[in-house]
Amino acid sequence: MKLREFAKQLGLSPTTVSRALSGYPEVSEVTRARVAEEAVRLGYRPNVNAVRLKTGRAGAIGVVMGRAGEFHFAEFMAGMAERLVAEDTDILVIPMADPDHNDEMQLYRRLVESQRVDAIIVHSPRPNDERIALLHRLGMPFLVHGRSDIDVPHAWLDIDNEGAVRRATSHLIDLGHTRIAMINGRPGATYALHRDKGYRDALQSRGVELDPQLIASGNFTDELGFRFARSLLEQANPPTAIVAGSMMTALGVYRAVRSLGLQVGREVSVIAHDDVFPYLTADNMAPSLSATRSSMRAAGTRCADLVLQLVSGRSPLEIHELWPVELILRESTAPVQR
Amino acid sequence: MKLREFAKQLGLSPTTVSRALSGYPEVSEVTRARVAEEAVRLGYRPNVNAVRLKTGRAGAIGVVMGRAGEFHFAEFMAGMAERLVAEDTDILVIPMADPDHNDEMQLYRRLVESQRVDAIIVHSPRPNDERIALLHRLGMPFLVHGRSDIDVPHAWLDIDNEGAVRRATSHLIDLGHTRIAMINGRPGATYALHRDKGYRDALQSRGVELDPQLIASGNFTDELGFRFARSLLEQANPPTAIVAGSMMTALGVYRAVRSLGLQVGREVSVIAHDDVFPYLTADNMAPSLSATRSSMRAAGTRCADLVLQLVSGRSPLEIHELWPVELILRESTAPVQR
DNA sequence: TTTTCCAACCAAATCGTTTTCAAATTAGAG
DNA sequence: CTCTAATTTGAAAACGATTTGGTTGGAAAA
Repeated sequence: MKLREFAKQLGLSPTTVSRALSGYPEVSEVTRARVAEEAVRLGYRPNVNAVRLKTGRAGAIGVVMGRAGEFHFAEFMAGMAERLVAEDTDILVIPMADPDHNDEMQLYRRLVESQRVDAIIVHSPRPNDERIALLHRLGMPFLVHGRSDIDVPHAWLDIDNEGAVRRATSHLIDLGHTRIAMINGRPGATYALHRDKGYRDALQSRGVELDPQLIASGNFTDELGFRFARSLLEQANPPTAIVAGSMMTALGVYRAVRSLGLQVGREVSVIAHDDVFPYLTADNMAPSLSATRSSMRAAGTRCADLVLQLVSGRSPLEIHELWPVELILRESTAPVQR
Repeated sequence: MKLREFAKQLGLSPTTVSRALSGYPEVSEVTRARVAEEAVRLGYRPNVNAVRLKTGRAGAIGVVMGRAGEFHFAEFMAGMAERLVAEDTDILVIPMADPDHNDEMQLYRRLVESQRVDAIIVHSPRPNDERIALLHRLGMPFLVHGRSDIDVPHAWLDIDNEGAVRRATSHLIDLGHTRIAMINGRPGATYALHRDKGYRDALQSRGVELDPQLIASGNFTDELGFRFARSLLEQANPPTAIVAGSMMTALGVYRAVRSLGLQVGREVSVIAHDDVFPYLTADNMAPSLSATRSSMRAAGTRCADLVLQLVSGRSPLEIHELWPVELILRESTAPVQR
């Protein structure tokens, strides 16, 4: 059913019908009600592509998906979807064609040129992130999930990684730990730097000496959790506590601890960061895992919200959200044994 | 840069330029080459929305995302993306607004009407799946990831769940196990039925008696793995082997076994299904997990491929792929102890 | 009564392509 | 050299909406 026919059925002009449906003021309330009602009854829905062509809006938000197939991703998207389903806005998933760096810039450039999205969400930014500079230069609205120091105005939403790790580390120090290891995410991303800072600050402010040997970083996989934890624990002067970057890392850490005949929550305390997954919860690990927690899904929902505001004209400069992270203590943390 | 300007710059008509770029035959090779080259140089790219309006093609494949935020999802999508990035085809993620059933039909109906996608991928079908009937009725091309018995022609790609579980179960019987438990996925989906059938067939053909008490089903979460395994193992006559539905379930099972002071690969053998995740591998579990394996990512890539064929006119009747599943034996399976 | 204003509606132009149909050019045949 | 056929090219009409710049009729103001 096209606008033309539909309008004819109602004995109105396309103009009026269009206006009635898009909520313009110059149409009487009684007509508007009739149009709305009949639209449902006769099943008229404007053709998306025509609307998009005419208005220049793409009706979609772009999300670039890294090659690694991060498990956070589905949760974040589910959150976004929750919000966007109400608007008539789609989520466009753009795969990173190649890990090659130059190629990534190319990808963003083409995405912008193709006019398939109204805005883009940038994940895991670096302190000086070219993508941000590029998108700003190209005039494409975008929201950064994470933070960047780059000298370009941009909207962002981030969780307080620094504070989270500082609290986690401090708490371990409170429990008497002084040999505290830290398994961080891929170096380069801002969040990894923030976590590192939180860790170092906590140690320093409490007068605990930093041992660079106790710091490791890499992908958030169970394998790396295992490898790092194991090699750390096999050192001459092993850590008595470990701060881990993710749930998967924590799984690996647990395994490493057990494999050495030790127990989590006794010889080794563990705190990890929990993005809140429906299929793997900190509470259910054995022993239950103390964690810094922040819902990835909620972040997705809020990002969607903010990006919509951005699209409808709100200034990026006004959009900065730093979410606090809660620290939830469970069985995996205990006073240091002597 | 619009087609109009671009054509003018070249001293050609829009018609010719359009034809040159879309590979129509009625344009000389020399002009085509020139057009292609200049398009790159001057940075001309056809406006997607105009193309879509005119051609009626949406240039996107729809994927409906369940509420549960399944962790398979990201891998499947990553696989799809890998293939789709080459075509100019997008992935549209449509969230399930409500778990309400009637609502799901409505969602598909609206998606079709909105003409935002050229095809849809349907996940986890049931034996008699209304969605399939609906999409067929509406004339929307679609590919089923999984299988359905419904009496409507449809394209599908599935893995051999039945065979996988049969082999897993048979192997456990070979090892002398007779009390073999089975943790299945959500009841209702065809794959769950197939797995159930594989399980029963294996038992029956080897003359092992079936104990309904040893069968459980539910979501693929670590929590359910734990609960089920724990309650099974606490029974009077506990199983000596467990077939688990997913990696997350397996994690829960491992935990349950340990929590009872038993060992996986000794008192209890475990086989699970592994969709191959970059962040959690069967090989790295402790003890390493014997698994039936099939790459979710590869399935995504192939589904994208097939759906493209579907869109370009290939008959759904020709598109049926059943992927074999490999059984990989590791430390979690061992001869029964007596 | 005449004028002004406003609310409610409409005709037609427009968005940027693709594609139909027709025209122009070139090549080949006689 | 002409005539026909084959090859290239173009002009203009879609695609289905939005939106600009009206028109209309009636109420309020003069």
